[in-house]
Amino acid sequence: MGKSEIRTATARGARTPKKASAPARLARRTASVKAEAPYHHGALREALLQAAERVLERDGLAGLTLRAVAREAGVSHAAPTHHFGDLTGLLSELAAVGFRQFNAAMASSSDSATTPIERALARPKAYVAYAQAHPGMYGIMFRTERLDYSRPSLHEAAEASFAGLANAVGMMRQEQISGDALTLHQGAAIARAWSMVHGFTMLLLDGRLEDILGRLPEGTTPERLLEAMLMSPVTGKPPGP
Amino acid sequence: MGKSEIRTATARGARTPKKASAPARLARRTASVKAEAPYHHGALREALLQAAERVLERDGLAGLTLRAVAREAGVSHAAPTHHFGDLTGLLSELAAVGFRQFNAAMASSSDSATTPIERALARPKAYVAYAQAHPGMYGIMFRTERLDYSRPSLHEAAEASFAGLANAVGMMRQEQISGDALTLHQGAAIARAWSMVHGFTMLLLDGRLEDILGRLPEGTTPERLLEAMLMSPVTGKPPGP
DNA sequence: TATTTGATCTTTACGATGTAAAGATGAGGG
DNA sequence: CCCTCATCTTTACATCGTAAAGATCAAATA
Repeated sequence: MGKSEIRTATARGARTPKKASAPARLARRTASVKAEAPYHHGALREALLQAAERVLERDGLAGLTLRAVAREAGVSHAAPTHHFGDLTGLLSELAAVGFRQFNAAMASSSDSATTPIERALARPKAYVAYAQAHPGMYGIMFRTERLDYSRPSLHEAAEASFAGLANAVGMMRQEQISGDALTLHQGAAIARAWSMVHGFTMLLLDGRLEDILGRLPEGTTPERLLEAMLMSPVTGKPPGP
Repeated sequence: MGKSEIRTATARGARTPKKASAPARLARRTASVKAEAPYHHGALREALLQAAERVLERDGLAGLTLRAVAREAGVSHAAPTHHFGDLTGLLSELAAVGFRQFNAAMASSSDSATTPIERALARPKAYVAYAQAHPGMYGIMFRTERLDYSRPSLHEAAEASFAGLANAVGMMRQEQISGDALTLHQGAAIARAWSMVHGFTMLLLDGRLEDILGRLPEGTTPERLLEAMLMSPVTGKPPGP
């Protein structure tokens, strides 16, 4: 949109202690979020994260820049620095938000499941559903290279996600999975579940399953394909004669 | 490495028709690739692709910029434009190269396989091995968002990759897979194979399997985990008592 | 209460990138 | 022999991330 950020506009001529800048900022802010905006903003950190989420949904991963987020929040382009350090910091915190949303969606997924099969399919379906509903967020969480997992918030949220997965797999296998040691079979089961759902999601979001979906019986949805993928055996001919 | 591209260096003072630029370029070129470099270069397109591959392996995905590639090839930063249009073009052609390497690796993988099990594991292992040996390339092929699949070279190479996979799955299921129609079971089998290996590879490259690998019996390699993942059944308790 | 302090936000500046447009170059066809 | 046009270089510009210095104000301090 070539807004060009008004460089060297007020700094011309006499070096007056600039008075009219605060009202301008206030007007800008009022137009975007709420009404209360007492100069120091009070809650810029949260506002920036929400702005980032909005930018991400509107303009995708490529449009999610530090400056765009600052613009969306109505603050100067350097304001995020103080709260997140750099772009990696912002992306990491945003990814943490995503993981928490994700974990919540997973946790509440198996609530209405009755049969064991439904329960087994609930989580994977919720996984793919979240990614389809929030492809940008999923991209931040799993596609970006600029994530700093040493940040506690991100580390914890991602860890919780893994723990939930491992736990679900353990439940399905009807055995306790101890925290610090795994048998090869247990590890393989977890890796398989995660790889399968994550790979499926990635390929689906990238449109790489279109080729398959187009050749399937008329009107087969990705969800149906996912179900079939999760339920049939790994090798050999299909169950029928 | 702030090289800063020597802007406004020769363009100062008198506007002489610049003579000394060709020798300089030749010297630069000689230092990097071969010796023959007759101004119009002759084969810039290929040279740029090879330069891109070098940059990718040296500096990773983040370092792979149009200007860096031009620098590596010893030409001006705008030279790639004429051959690839824009960054998307270069990335797409490079991804096509990657897919061809990848397909070749897959094709020659099952040569030394004897038993059916070995044959079934050969391709997935080759898949992961290629990604581990060329993580940058794999990133270009599967992580980047800026790919233009309408480019014939990329479309063909990616298509061939998919066809090889579908074919292998069909062979394993001991049935012919017709080109234009698939049963749900067939589609599920293909999607499962691809999702599993692709997901595993992604998680492995992103270091997200460290958590699992660390809890496994001392010295378990990713390869071993992959094998176990591919061979054991999907649900239920492990084979043993 | 008056002053200082420190966190927060803005300005300014710089190098790097992608891309467009105009200028130089030289190989090959007329 | 000249001229055309694909190829490559220069120049220019908007945008981005980041650093550094200045402005502002709430709250602690004297």
